[in-house]
Amino acid sequence: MIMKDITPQQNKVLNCIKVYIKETGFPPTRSDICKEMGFRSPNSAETHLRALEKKGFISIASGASRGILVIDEEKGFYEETAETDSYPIIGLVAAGSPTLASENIEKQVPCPPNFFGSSFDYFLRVKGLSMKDAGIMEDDLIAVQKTHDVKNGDIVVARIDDEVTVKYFTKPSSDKIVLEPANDDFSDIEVDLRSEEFFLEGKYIGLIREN
Amino acid sequence: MIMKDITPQQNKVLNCIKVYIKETGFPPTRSDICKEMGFRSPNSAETHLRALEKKGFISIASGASRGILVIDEEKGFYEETAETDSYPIIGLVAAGSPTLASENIEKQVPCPPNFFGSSFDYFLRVKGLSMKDAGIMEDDLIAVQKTHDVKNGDIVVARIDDEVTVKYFTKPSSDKIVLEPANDDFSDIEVDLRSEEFFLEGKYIGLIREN
DNA sequence: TATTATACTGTATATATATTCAGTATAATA
DNA sequence: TATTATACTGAATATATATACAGTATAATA
Repeated sequence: MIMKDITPQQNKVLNCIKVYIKETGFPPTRSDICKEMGFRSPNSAETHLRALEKKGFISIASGASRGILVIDEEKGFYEETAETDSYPIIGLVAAGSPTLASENIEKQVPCPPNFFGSSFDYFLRVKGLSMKDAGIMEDDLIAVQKTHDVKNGDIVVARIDDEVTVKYFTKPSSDKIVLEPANDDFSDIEVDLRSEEFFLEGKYIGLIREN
Repeated sequence: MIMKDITPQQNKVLNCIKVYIKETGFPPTRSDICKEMGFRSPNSAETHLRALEKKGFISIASGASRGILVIDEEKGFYEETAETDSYPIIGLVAAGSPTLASENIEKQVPCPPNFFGSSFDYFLRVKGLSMKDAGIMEDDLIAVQKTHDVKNGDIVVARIDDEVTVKYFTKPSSDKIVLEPANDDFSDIEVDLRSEEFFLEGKYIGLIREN
């Protein structure tokens, strides 16, 4: 769905409508919007509503009072239709693959599928501080997407032989991969694809920290 | 909550209201209910509404058109069973309080209420790198719980005069508060409560990073 | 340069809507 | 038996509300 750019002021009005609905259970009148926004003329609200309608953010039922319907593409506000999926948390053990086998699953957590913009497949609990300077701390949960489509500079989950790590990815040549930590106390890992087994488990999509 | 027994006809009206809201996004008028139920007089709808209000199934906003709020605590009809709530993202502006006023709300995101173990009230988008060594990076979303119950060492959201910051909290004496950054490039902020205005916006509960 | 989008104030009005009043009728309580 | 709750029709009305019309002003675009 392509939506034209919303202006900051129109966004304020849209949020004001959403807040009003959440608080009262029904949409605001033009006059209500004026009160919330500080407008003096109902036409100020009216023109904003028409602009929001034109851009596809709301629809307006003609003639009906409070006939504002917020078109909520993915991120619902009052509409709690946001489906949560359940994602496994996998412990990043020092040795061994982060497989989805049940014995490795710490627990399942509910999370909206599009929580991080991109889709993802599981959470990995981080051990160690090798990515400290990238803001990835011990026990953080990183959302991992199982993919081989990675670019230089991406943070990836990789497995060398039986060791699993989270590092910056660079591939300087066809038979060499460099995994860089984000911490001066750690050294780069250089993988020679001719002699070592390298497996790309996935790509870092997002992060969650529970305090 | 003790609800008096609803009659079959009142239940029909209640369901008709719920269906109307689900289909249109806003509550029906008395006249709309008449159309749906086949009544010929708006007073038929009115008396049913008053009965439903008396029994605690709905509340009616006086004077407002379509001012019907369905009181549905447990399993609503149109309300999904989803355990996701919607939380506002508030921009951490350099100056000004992170209030929940609609104009400061960047957008709303669905998130399970117990996502971080403790409950929280909103997300704050972090500006700057003053908490870098605590793994809090620019543009991270920190989940904030509005509370004044903080301990030394907690990460808090504080406001001094009109400046909002995220820092480690320590209170060495009754009239002094020290806010420590987690970054050597920044200095401690010492607040003299006798001369400066200090406001504790809340407590850091968790973190989300969208990549 | 003319045009369009944005962002408002201010006034006016047809009508959408809540709400009251006056009835009718049945069934269930006290 | 009198009273109350339920379940309606029908008419009347004050007002809540959408919406059009007439302006002003600024910035972006063609």
